[in-house]
Amino acid sequence: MLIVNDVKWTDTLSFRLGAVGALVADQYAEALAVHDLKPKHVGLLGVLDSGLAASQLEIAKLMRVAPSLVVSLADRLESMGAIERLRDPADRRRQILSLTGKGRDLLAECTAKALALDANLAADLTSSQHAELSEALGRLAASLGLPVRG
Amino acid sequence: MLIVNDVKWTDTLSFRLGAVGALVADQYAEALAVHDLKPKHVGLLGVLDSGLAASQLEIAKLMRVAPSLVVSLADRLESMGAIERLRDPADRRRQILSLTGKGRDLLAECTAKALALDANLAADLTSSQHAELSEALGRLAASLGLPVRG
DNA sequence: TATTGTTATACTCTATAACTATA
DNA sequence: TATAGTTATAGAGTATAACAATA
Repeated sequence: MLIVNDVKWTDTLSFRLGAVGALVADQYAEALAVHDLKPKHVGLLGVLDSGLAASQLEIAKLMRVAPSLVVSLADRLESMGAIERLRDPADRRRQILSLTGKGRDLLAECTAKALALDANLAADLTSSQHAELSEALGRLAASLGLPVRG
Repeated sequence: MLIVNDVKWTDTLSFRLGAVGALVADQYAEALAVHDLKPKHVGLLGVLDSGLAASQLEIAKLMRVAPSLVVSLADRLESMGAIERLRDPADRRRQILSLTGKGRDLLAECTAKALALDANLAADLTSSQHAELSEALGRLAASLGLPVRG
């Protein structure tokens, strides 16, 4: 067994975060399939809910995706009635996106699905471990520039 | 601010694991670019090092990827001299893969790169938080069927 | 001329399906 | 006939580049 500084490849945080993150993302994508949505659609709903960005370009920067991807994500959500596009009267180039009531409901359902997945994951952890994990991930997320609540 | 059961979308473990995992995976992929390798190449080296699988089909199952992907990963690693393919004398359909000395060195370097990334991440955590995070992720990884030590 | 959004195109990753060799 | 590996093909997801409208 190869060991570097007494640490195996699978013992690194990097491997575990990457691998566990990918599996959880897959499971979440599967849970969203019933709504015919991808995790990034939920991400966009979340951004609008947070109020951190409203124009498509701002959203693209916050989500770290190409502006063209925001177009297709928003197209889908708009066709579902989850969001509305409004031309900014002060600058008619900008599309201001906002959640509709239906969009808020949808985000609530998608959050509930995430919480259900969380519960499955938490089954393998003590409640204090769960709390520590959430706290540590929150710090990492914040330091990586992801939007997280205080 | 929309809150479900007093929890926001970005507060879920699912979101944080998925998002942080993706960012860490991207950073790791970038760190590997100097070797012209992808994280899955390192995964294959790790599988061989672990001894949990040797034939390509066994490796594909353990890594949860298509057998055809193992072919291309192994082609690359073989061309670099990191692994060797040996026909199983008992069943000449099977290719038994094994790490070469160069492959072991490469895995060591890739593990060192992961540890360097870990150190960056750990800068945002107390050492006990780091340990708790690693422990919790290890449990989740094990319960998701990923190979982890201890 | 610079910027926002959109459309058209291309690229990366990976899976599925067809095929070869061996059992 | 069934299985291990390989090759060929196709699809999903996303970025880049070209374009249109507005500033």
